[in-house]
Amino acid sequence: MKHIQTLLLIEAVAKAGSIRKAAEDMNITSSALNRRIQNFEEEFGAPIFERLPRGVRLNPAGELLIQHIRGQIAELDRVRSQVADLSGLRRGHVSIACSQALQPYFMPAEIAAYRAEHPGVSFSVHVRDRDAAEEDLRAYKSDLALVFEPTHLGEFDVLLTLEQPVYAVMAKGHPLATKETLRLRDCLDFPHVVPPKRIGIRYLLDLAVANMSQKMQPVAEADSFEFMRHYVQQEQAVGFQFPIGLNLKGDDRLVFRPLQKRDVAHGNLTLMQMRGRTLSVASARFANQLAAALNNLPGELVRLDLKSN
Amino acid sequence: MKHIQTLLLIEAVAKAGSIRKAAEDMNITSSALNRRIQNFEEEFGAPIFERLPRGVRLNPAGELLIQHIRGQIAELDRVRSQVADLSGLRRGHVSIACSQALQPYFMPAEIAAYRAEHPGVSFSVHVRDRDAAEEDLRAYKSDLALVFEPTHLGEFDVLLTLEQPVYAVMAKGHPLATKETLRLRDCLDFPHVVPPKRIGIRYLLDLAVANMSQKMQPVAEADSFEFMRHYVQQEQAVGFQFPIGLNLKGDDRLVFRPLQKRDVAHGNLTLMQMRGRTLSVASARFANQLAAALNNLPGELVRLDLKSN
DNA sequence: CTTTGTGCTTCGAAATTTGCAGCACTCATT
DNA sequence: AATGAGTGCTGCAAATTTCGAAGCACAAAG
Repeated sequence: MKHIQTLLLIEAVAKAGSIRKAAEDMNITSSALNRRIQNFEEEFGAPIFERLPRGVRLNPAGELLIQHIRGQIAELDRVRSQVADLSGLRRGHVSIACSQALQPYFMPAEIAAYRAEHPGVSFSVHVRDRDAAEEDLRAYKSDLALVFEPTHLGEFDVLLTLEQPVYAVMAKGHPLATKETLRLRDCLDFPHVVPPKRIGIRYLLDLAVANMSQKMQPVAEADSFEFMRHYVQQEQAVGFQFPIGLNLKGDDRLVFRPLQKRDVAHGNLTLMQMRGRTLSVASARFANQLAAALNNLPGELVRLDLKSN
Repeated sequence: MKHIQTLLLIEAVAKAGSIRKAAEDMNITSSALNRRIQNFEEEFGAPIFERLPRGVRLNPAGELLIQHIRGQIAELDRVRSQVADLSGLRRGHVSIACSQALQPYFMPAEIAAYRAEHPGVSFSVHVRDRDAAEEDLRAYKSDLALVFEPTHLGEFDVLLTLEQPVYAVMAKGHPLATKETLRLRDCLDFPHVVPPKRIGIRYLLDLAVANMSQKMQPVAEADSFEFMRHYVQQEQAVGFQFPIGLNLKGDDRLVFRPLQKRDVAHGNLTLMQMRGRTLSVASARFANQLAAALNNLPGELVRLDLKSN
């Protein structure tokens, strides 16, 4: 789009931190870019960047503006999506940020199901921890976010919340595998591997341990659940994961046992969008499908909390 | 603003209904305008106008787009207002649509009070009946609307609602002036003058009369309250108005008596804005001032119903 | 003190936009 | 049927805007 070019350039400069770098990124000369910015500031009525010896940086007015720009670009996409939809094309693109646990089973199945009905719709999936996912929403980089234990709930529109208990993950034949449900202290008696602090499940574990005399002493801290899955088969270790990220019945090497709620609080899986934003047709429908799918998960594992839209 | 010029042109064409007319309005040639539109449709990916033998008209996609355009323009104004505000200038513009009753006393006083503190802020006041006021909000022609008995409440954000009884207006020495409060049937026994159906107060009167054996037989129907004020001094006629549009104590030619609520329902004076829209700094503050002022009107005449933001 | 990197300016060239005139068409009027 | 006024659209040359290459002044780093 032509009439938005200047806005895109401004965003590029803001990201690059320097007019010359941004000019290179956008394949134009620095002089042209420089003047476009100056002209824009003239028309806008106020400077957008503060000039530093080492480059430029957005000033407060610019921060306001860049937020507006991102919103407008996303909004234009939405309008085009609506137009495509009413011309019967059912095209579109959905960008979603989600927790790691959704990656192996849930998201692939949902996306495939959606694309079976709407082959013209494409997807971007970004695995993000809970803070990064919210940042993506704010910057209009993702349309939706589906994460455990979001940190700033109030700043977003919540489409659905769902509780999931924390499960212990261990190799078949592990001594703890004999019990139906486990206490956290039993797990901590064995070598355990946990994710880093920015991950939702670690947050819940930290909260739980804070009230115990026993302390957490992980033998490994890894942000990859794949690592954890394989590590617990090496020594008699215990890992942790939400059931939505596990193949509860079908795994022939691992066993999974829920931790009691009085020990470790359940995780809140939350589907969110930018506050007040109207999503594209494709995104809105996919969000509805996600909500329905989460709502129909096997009963004992989940409990529905809130639903809107 | 340069990067929005094409959008403004599109809006002009939509309003004019013809490219040539719009070109004249915008002081360019029709060929230039024609090609800008064609280029835009090319970039946008779909036609915006349907070509008729007599001109052009927005197609459904265009309707969607024009709504986006108006929103974008209003949004940009808001950002500029915010920027002006944080640079300490306290500039801005407030556009408000309101019922006739607000015109003589309330709005002038409120605007003057606001401008006393913020001389950099200018105002547009549009007197509109309740439907036209809502249309203004939808088309982003007004930031705020303050009207009696809005028709499609659900489509807007309601900032405040206030009840006002209907008053009978008559000349000093009128036979009915002896009573403190009046019944509607007493008024209808005299010649009466009422506003046309699109005005809120007429709507309330029609509702009231529907349940009575007595019928309304206006000697005059006029959309000007000024006319009504003067006419009731000519013969022993009765008019109707809300107290906010009357100088209750200070009028030396007219007297005003409230109608009982069981006869005529109270009018709902409602302050609204476009749903989900973030107003400019000036508009938001003025809205707050209006809400406070309405809240502090003399007690017996009004009753507060709802307040938010 | 040199080097590197920055924003900004100048000026001729390139690209885009504009205006004029005219075409093909439809509709209302004669 | 003829006419005229209205429409959207299109070549083409002129006007306007934008761009790119080079260079300047300045500040921080080496």
